Amino acid sequence: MLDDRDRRLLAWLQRDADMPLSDLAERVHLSPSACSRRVARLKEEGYIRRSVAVLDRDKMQVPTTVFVMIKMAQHKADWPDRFRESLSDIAEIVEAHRLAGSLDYLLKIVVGNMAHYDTVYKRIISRIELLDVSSCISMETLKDDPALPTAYA
Amino acid sequence: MLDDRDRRLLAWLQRDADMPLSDLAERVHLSPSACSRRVARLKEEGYIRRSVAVLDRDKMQVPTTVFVMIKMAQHKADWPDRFRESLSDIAEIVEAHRLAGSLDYLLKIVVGNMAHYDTVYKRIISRIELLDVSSCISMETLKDDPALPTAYA
DNA sequence: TGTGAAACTATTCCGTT
DNA sequence: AACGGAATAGTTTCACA
Repeated sequence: MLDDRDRRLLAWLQRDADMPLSDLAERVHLSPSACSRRVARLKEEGYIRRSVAVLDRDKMQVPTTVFVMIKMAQHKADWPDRFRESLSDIAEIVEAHRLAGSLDYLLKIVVGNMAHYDTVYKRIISRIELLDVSSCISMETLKDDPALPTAYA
Repeated sequence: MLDDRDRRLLAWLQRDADMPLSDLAERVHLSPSACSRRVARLKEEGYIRRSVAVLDRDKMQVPTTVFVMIKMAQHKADWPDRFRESLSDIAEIVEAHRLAGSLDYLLKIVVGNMAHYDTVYKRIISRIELLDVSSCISMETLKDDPALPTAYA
């Protein structure tokens, strides 16, 4: 399905999607026209979903990451829906995962400071009955690269 | 520093950085040239760091997310360096955070399946002495949007 | 800032391997 | 089936109002 060139293209595009096609072509030893066709095909076939701008966390004044682990109190049957709703309403929640094992959720939240986090926290707990919430504050981000492994990076 | 238009521009570019400037300009009620100048300024001033292609996790055959919580056994003084080294060596580790409180780390790992995860796990523990490692497998990703809150989305 | 022209970049076509 | 080169189409940037 994907050959070496495709993988190398994808690896580059994950690092820099703004690169001129001529540069990209050079890096994979292809002509610009052939390169254009391949990228179009990778989009068409769904390997490339979209391109997004990566903003600076400090500049945007949301330098702080908090991970929240949640245990649900499943009293009412409608909580999964209300939970999903909260996720889309609250912009500070950038990731939400349902974990294996017990009915646990892990959220990744992006905020400006702890006061900001507190407002988000209150918004979450006001909407759903939670059994247990523990917050883990990130003191230092050692790595944060959205690039997926391509095996030919 | 940032006005409403800048924020709206950034919100759009976080969703779709491929959009032609003419479209982007329309959405914020600006001419293409003025829009071009603003985007250039936002890059220059460091608000926009780069643009990246977002790939499909299933198509790329890395559908599984695992979170790993680590407690260090700090016997040797060089472990922080070796730990950092491992992070850059192992492409499957997409995020690594040092958490507040005890000396704990949280990793986000992206793999094809559990056998793949096991190889990554072994690579990590072979390099550094860890006191405790607990893995949380994501069963379902409810939300995963790299967009930061801009307050004017 | 907006308009329009110029420069640049990307895509499509076509002949070739 | 996929490539490279040339022609075309589209996008961005610049000069100027």
